[in-house]
Amino acid sequence: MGSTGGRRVGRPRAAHRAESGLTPREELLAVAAELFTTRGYAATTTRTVAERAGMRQASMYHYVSGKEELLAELLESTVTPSLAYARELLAQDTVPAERRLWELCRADVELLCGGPHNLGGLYLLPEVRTERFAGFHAVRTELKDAYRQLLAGTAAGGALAKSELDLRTDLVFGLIEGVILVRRSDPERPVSVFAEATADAALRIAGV
Amino acid sequence: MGSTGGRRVGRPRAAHRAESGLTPREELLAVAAELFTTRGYAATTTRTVAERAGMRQASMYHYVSGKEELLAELLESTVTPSLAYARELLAQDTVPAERRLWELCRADVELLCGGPHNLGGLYLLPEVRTERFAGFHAVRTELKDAYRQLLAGTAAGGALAKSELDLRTDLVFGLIEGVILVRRSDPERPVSVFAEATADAALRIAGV
DNA sequence: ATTATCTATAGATCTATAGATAATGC
DNA sequence: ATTATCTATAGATCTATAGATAATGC
Repeated sequence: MGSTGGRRVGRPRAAHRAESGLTPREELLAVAAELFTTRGYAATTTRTVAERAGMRQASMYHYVSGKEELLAELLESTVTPSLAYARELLAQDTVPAERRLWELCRADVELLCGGPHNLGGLYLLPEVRTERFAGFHAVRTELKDAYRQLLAGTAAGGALAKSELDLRTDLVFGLIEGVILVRRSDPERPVSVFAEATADAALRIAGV
Repeated sequence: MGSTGGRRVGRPRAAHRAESGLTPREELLAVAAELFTTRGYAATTTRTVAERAGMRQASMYHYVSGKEELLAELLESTVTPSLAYARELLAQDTVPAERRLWELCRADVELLCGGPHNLGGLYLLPEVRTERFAGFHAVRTELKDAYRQLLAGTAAGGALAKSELDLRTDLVFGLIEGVILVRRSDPERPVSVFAEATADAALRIAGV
């Protein structure tokens, strides 16, 4: 309550600007999302993040333990909703697998490209391969597995040998993640159009 | 001549190791390629690059002006051969466009994934979007244009409106560049198999 | 008293330059 | 004399902590 207007506890900020409606932590995350995707993780300093969120560098540490925590949280937020949806789709065994795979692809692209910043682009940062982000990797692996299962459930997919199935899964999953790159090249295109076109493309790759 | 065995001019290196057969500059480039793709550009220090190439940090400046020059040179080396090949293909007007597009995709993946390090992954670094690398971007744009022209030349592509053609081009090009991501996930798979599968997938996306 | 900030700064980098040094070449 | 290297270091960061300060809450 009283996020707007009410006077705030604590020493006032040095430079105050328009209220965004977000909590300071959320604001830090939003700023970090933009800077990490735009300039890269290593190239982004705690100072820039904090300052853009309207506070001094040191004040950031009141909300997060450091840059790493910001990245870890952002990564997981990108992939967790997709996984939840994938699980729902896996359970819907009355719907044909082809259709569910299409829908997963569409929704995934929508989520990756939907946010205000190109959040999905975080996948691509080299730093992400570090041990530190094992939590994210676990979720991502599960998501990929859902793709594989749906693919295996299609008429075309059912006929494939294991190595073939893996290859197809990688290609489909790669297309979806790579979509971020594509989106970069033309951010004007409506996300929905783009998401459907990508889902169509994914099914064609799948061989359906 | 005499790159092996012959005594070298100049003060000897502090730590000498096995001759690689590469010139010091080439060695710096090779090391940079690996580190940039693995850890990211910003996270890689001049010290690490130099030391892995067998020299002290400061000695690196005898061969290159700094990190930026290394990245710029690596980027261009990735995309220039593809463009040369694309131009050849564009000129071969007796061969059907479908076939030439397939071949361009295949060759491109082969080049991107073929090197000792995952050089193609450099595309993905956020820093690359900087002004500094305008040269690379120009070449890349030309390459993408070659893809568009070949796509437009196919039976399926010829029927598309401009915005549709652009979307398809972006998807195909995105698949090829995104391939790097896929490759990361299973580096064991033979490149040739992988390149052909990707080219097949690209044609399916193209709608051929 | 509690809280959210601030300012100041220690310690750890990292880049790029200056100047010394140890080879070969002539 | 020329060259390729080295060591040393100035100057510019950047992160994370310590301690002060200016609000509200009771």
